Amino acid sequence: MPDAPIPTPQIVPDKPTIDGLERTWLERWEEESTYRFDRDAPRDEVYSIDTPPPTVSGLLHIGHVFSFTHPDIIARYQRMRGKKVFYPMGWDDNGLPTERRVENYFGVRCDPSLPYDPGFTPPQKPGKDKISVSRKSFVELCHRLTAIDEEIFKEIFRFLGLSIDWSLEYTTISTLAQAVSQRGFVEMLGRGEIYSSEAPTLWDVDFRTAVSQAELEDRERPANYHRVAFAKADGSGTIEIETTRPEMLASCVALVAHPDDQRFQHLFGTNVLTPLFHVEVPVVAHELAEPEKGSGIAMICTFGDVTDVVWWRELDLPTRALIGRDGRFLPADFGSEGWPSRDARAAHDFYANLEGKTVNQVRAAVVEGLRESGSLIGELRPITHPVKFYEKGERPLEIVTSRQWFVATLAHREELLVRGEEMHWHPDYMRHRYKSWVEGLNVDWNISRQRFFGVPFPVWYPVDANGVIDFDSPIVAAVADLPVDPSSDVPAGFVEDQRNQPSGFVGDPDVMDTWATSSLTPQIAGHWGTELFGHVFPMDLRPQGHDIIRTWLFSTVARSHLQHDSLPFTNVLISGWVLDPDRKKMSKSVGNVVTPMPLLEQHGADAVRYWAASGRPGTDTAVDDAQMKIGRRLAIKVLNASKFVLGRLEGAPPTAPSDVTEPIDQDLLALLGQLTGEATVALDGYDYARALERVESFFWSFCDDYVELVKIRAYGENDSPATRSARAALSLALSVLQRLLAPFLPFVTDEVWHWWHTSSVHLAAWPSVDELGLGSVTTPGSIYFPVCEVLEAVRRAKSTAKVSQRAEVSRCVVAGPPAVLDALRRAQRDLVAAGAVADLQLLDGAEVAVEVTLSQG
RNA sequence: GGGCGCUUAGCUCAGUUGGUUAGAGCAGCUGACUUACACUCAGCAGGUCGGGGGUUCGAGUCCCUCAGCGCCCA
Repeated sequence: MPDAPIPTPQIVPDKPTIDGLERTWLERWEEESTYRFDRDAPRDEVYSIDTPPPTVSGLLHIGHVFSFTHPDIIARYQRMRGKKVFYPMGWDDNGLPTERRVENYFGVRCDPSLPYDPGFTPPQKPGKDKISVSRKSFVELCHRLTAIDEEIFKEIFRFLGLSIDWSLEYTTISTLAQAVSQRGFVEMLGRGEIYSSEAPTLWDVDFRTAVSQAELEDRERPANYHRVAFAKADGSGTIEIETTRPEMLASCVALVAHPDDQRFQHLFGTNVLTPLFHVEVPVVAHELAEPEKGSGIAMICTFGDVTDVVWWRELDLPTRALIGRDGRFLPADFGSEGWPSRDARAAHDFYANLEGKTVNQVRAAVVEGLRESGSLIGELRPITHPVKFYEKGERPLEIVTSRQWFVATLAHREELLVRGEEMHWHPDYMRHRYKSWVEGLNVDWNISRQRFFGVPFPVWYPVDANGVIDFDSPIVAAVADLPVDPSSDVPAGFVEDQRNQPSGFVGDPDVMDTWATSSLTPQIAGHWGTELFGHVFPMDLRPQGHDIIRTWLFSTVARSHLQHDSLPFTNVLISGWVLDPDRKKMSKSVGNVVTPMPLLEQHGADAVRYWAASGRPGTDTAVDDAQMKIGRRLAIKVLNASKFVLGRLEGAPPTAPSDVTEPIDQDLLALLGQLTGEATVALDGYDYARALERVESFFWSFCDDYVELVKIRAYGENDSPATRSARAALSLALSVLQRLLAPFLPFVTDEVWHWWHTSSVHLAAWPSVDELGLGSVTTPGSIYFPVCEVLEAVRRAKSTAKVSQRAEVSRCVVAGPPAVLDALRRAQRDLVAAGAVADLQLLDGAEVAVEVTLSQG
């Protein structure tokens, strides 16, 4: 066991303060490259983190500070354990949120049909009407704004003290990210894991883009049941159905009821006529029809909702889709091929009023028409029902048929469930979220977005001599050429003049879903294709919120499974939500979003980190000023206790672990060894909150009890063995406690650490039991706890008598079993000194009892 | 409809495989200028562990059931 000299203090300031520590240490860490990753380290010495790239939206909220603190604690811990920590930062700048922000910020709208104007500058202030700009100008504005936002975000994350290696910064729209995303696409396409298809797709008419299953959310919305009579085709009467979407009537292709529903048995296989349009449609049976819903029989339209799509596919029904990409009704020619009608003229005349109108306008017109024709039965019946929305959208989704790229996730569902089982989840129960999501997948992952600021598909399509695009024979870019932009780059074997020409080519106009890019963060951050990748992949840790388990986590697991036949990371650390101080969910629209900078400035970064660290993995946590104040108090205590312990040691002879000879000093160190073990186990299990709680509680006892007990012995003028023992124990204990607290309070701990060390506490070794020089220590606490118990009794007596804690105790009689008395005897000198006890008497007794007599006057 | 989590002091939360009298912090109250710290220190008070039932020598902890809150999936 090493008995190296314990470092002695260099300079301990007279009046230390925690204010302003952030600036000092951020600069030092930057200068000294404290958190620089060692690229030469072999994989087993590396701890790698797949940091969530925040969506850059101009507004960083307290939730970011909260959830980013958690992996930082782990990163700092692992670094002290000797790991080379790969801790990058990325910015998710591509995608819809950025586009929307750019539209509002500059008052522009992208119109890809416009030519590029190199001289375009946006107005100082956004005008009332949005200015249409070319795709290239729009993308330039996106880059311009995200660059600004990224600096703001970076400033806050740095101030928070995240131990990120900023030289590893990346963005999801960078050339590298585009090359990686496109390579992933090309290779998946080559393996048949990606396909394109013309299919009914959930569509947001405001954003003019397709959205995927992962981006859906159900919202309860009021609606009305309209009871509509369909005439039987044989003229034998009518059938009444109920629908909430009468505007879809022209797209009706069948009526449907449950196969077991006795009310409709006789109708299955017969035909009916749609009102107003006089289209003959069959009555069919399907399990998904709900007998209790409405009248029990519904109309199937192409496409009113996702169930319509299932019916249409499974029952092989015709397509009469009428809603366009802008949400308005498309032209339809009743009487022509695919648009049969028994009275084409009437249908045509009625539909002429609907063409080009919005859903709501059409609904009103159809209802009016139904009422006039007598097909609307009774009054409207108001209901509330769940409607599918794009999570960022404001209008219900429509279903539009269009060509999209899909990742074949459904075919790999079982393997992906196994991957979920292989991962270590913190907390463990969060694995259910992933499992139920994967089990509930019902469509493949649509990765096409009809947007602009994203990674383009590295694909062109040939155009035949008649000008028809051949989508089934895509021309795929070579991996060596990536990244490419098919809207400006030309495929091999063609020239630019052939773009959009017969016998030429067209570029794929779409961009990838933002998750199609960010599902590759391990590959982007780890520079897939270079040597670095082998040193960091698969990552050790993925920290993230539970809200994006079905998106980011799922898609990353899927990509890694398909591309590398591997998990992308071994541990998942899930952060909870941050709630507002009233424990309500924060949202922009409610206006209760808390911004972090004022809190960081008011309480200090360590204090805010303390609050974040007290939120256990997966647990929702309210913004809590009080908790931050406690953190601030703790940081100040670290400063003051360090000043006290170290300040008096300036100039004193150095000590070593072997100097700790007094039993109570040895016992304190034994307890500290136990604490170190607990903190280590907790942090290995990602339970940072537990580690903090234990260390904090021990630290306060150290200050209030141990330091009080030994201060007279430690700071006496002599250099006796007892004094040396106390000094050595105080130093060792302080050293261990500073390091145990370092991952949580990086600023104050590095400040106090430098009072007696030359390099950063964050590069110091995590404490170990070995360094404490414990010989054959008995049961930890066997001396310390009884001594504290008697000291507490003495304090209680003084407090009850309302006298100063310095007041003298003339006599203190302790009864107790021999082991306790022996423990007290071995620490008698400290106990008597700390309690100002004139006469301590120890008597045999079955139970511990303390009797305190205070001196008079 | 299926699943997950939560319910412990006025408030925020610990409580590890069942094991003395259920803990902490904050707030409250009573005190102490105690030469590291008043952003301090000492002490006090405060709980039928959501309700009911069961297993056990023993249940905050395990099982069943009910209720409320939050979330996920359909």
